Amino acid sequence: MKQQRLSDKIAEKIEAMIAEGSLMPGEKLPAERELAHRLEVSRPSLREAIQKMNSKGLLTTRHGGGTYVCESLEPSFVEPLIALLSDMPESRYDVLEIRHALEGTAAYYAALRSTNGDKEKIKRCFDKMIRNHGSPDPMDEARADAAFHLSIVEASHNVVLLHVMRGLFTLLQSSISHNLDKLYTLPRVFEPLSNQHERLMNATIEGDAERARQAAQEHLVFVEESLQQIDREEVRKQRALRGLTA
Amino acid sequence: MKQQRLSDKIAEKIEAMIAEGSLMPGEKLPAERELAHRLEVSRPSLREAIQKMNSKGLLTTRHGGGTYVCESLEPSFVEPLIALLSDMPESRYDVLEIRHALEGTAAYYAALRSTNGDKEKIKRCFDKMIRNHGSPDPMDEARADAAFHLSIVEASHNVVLLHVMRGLFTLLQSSISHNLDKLYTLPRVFEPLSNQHERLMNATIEGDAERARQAAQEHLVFVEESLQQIDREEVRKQRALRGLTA
DNA sequence: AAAATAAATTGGCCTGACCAATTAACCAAA
DNA sequence: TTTGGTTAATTGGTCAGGCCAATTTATTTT
Repeated sequence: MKQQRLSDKIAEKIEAMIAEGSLMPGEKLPAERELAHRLEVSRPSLREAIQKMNSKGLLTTRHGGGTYVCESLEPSFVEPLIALLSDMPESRYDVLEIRHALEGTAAYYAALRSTNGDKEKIKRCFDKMIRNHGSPDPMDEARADAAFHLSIVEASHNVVLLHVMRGLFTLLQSSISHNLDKLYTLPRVFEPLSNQHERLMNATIEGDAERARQAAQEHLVFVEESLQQIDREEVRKQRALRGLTA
Repeated sequence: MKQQRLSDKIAEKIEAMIAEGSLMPGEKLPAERELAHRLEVSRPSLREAIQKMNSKGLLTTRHGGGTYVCESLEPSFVEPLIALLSDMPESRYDVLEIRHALEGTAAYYAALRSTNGDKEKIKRCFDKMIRNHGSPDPMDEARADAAFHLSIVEASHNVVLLHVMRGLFTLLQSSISHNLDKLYTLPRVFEPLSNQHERLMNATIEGDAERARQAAQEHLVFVEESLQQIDREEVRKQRALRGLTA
């Protein structure tokens, strides 16, 4: 299996130089024209290679300034599609629409099918979520939240559903950037959130399928509305700031 | 902070087309020269963009053959499941549970958000499904069925949902073996199925969200019951055969 | 009908040019 | 000398057009 493309071979060569240390992080690469001449390739091919490494996060380029080896090179590998979707902020609401549809059913079947072991796990996840509240890293809280919901999905004993939901939570967490954190920090949001979680858990554990579905759906409606409200406030802030400089 | 590079803007544009579904996985992109002309950019810039997405794993390019959207983008939500599903056929019912939850909402939002273009596509898919009935290869019918349902999901303009559902359908089709085909061949099943499809389509096109959701859910209930019945009959046949030989 | 061949399509690569942002050099004013 | 601004050189960004090589499609031959 060869990569016959020249731009790939060039990229490999440069990567090798970085790896072996002849190109230190932060160091400036030779100018495109010179480097192309030195590697005995054309500038377009060199550029293709540079752009590739650029998108991989290995190089940064400033127009007129030069190309540099990235200081921090830690490739966080995610699936291409996930990466793609997490770029579009509105996909968070798409995910919520899906969760609204799925978690209701998940809770419903969890109430009907969960074993004692399932129920204990749900409780453990709930407690951990409570404990993690106020953690310095909001990601901790998001993770605990996801784990709680997934424990219910797991209790529904639908393996396909479990995998789908896992994928959705990965998607959510990879697009955390867009003030999903505020959901956990604002007290006026956290309080009802916590109550909803508890109602969901209780209905599930008690085996009341309809109430469980109801609780899950109400929870997600609340999350969506809160998120929209937070977003609106954010926009208003931004506009106010722009107003000062304009 | 914007990425001013043209190749990045091009890449974003193509990525958006993939995400929103106007570029299906496996589909072929226009030739570089033509695409460059259509996007009003030079070929080198287009190439830089393509190479970038190439390295991200979104596109694959064959010298002289063309550039294609990566096939492997579909299953990313269900990737680990394909092997699993063929082992335990009963997880087909798991998929149906999920579809029951999801397609109702999909139809609901499709009724609310679909454009005229969407509606025409839905009609085309419906007609094709009718035409394909009785085709020698039952797979054709399954594919047309999937395409119809996906056209509605697409019209819901929820990109995440679209990709999830695509994954589920690939999952289903990869396990066709287990008399999913009978669903299309038995006349007593096909007739109501076809009527349900038509009702679903009409409600969606007319923008009646609640009726659309209802139609989708009734459809899936029927599919699930039919499948269970077919399975039961199958078991009885097997038992009868064993009875003869035992 | 099948296989070999020719033609059109399509990606891969190159040269050379011009524009735009950045940087460095330089010179004039304080 | 220092400061500030102007100019020139450097460097990335984009384009145009051309040629080659692999692939696909159409055509011809067997």
